[in-house]
Amino acid sequence: MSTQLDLSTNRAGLLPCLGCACFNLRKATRAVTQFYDEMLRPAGIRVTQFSLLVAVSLAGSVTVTRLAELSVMDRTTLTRNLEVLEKQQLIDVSPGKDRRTRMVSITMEGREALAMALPLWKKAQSQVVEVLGASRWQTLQENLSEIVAMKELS
Amino acid sequence: MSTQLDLSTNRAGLLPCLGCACFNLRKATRAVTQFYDEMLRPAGIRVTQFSLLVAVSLAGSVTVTRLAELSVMDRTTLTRNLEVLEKQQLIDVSPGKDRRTRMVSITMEGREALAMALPLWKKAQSQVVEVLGASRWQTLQENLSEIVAMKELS
DNA sequence: ACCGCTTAGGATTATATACACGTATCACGA
DNA sequence: TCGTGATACGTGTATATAATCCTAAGCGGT
Repeated sequence: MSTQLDLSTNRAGLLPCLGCACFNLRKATRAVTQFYDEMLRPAGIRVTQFSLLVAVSLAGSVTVTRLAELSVMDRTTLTRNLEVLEKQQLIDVSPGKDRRTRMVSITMEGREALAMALPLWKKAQSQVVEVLGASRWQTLQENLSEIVAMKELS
Repeated sequence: MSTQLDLSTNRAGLLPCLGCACFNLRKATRAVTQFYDEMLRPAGIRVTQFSLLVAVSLAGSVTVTRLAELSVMDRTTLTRNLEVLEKQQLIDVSPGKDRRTRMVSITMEGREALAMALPLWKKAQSQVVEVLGASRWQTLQENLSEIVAMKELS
């Protein structure tokens, strides 16, 4: 006769866990991140840094909090990631008029790194879209957006 | 007249980067991980630890390298993640017959944590599936699998 | 028994992520 | 002007991720 433990954690009980949305998302993200990082290597930046540089470049001169909102990223995470970019002088961080704030903007070196990375990113991106097919890619993008939007509900 | 830099990194040139597969995957993963972690909090473990416990439980007694293969995770990443579980005595790590290897297995405490986490995970999982709808969920799972499989091609 | 090749795994270093907490500054009303 | 609450941000701590390099152990041929 089975104990309560056996009932919930035996093989049959655990198999559905392999379909964990989070586990599979994380798995896919690891794979894709490694792929993009590898493709971007010649530019000397990683895909997280690339995405941040794009965000900063598009936003112009923004506060840390605003940039975090734009990137849908925790503010303190952003702070650490900005440190890396600042160390490489790809961005500039300086006090704003409101002295509580720090304004972030891209430097000339940052623009150069971005210009070097852009064609590499395009290649990586098109390979991913090609493997999935345009239609499935579109669907995936929509589903990912839906998931991010779900955050508001909780 | 525009320089080459302007041609590639102006606003129009950067807008497509917002559709970056990696950026959007990472964004979704952050959101979903926070959601699952929050739901699992009463069990005292995070979703990464939950997934690892499930993998170890299903695999029985496995080597680190084998477990890394099963989890599609870098071996050195796995080592660090196992340290956390071992510190909490949720798993046991001991030398194998082949003394180069270390065998990983779940402890009784690990089973208890898993039993406590399982219903919480189910709740989180069903909420995600509910928001997306069963059909879109199925599609998402397939697309994520396809992406992970893509890793072999590179 | 010894030597070279292979395999298993850890250590170092760097980045990414986020919660909890503390500090500095601002805006506004008494 | 003088609090007082709200806002912007950093720090400490912990986990997650992975590339690079190193060591220990097994294995096979001589």
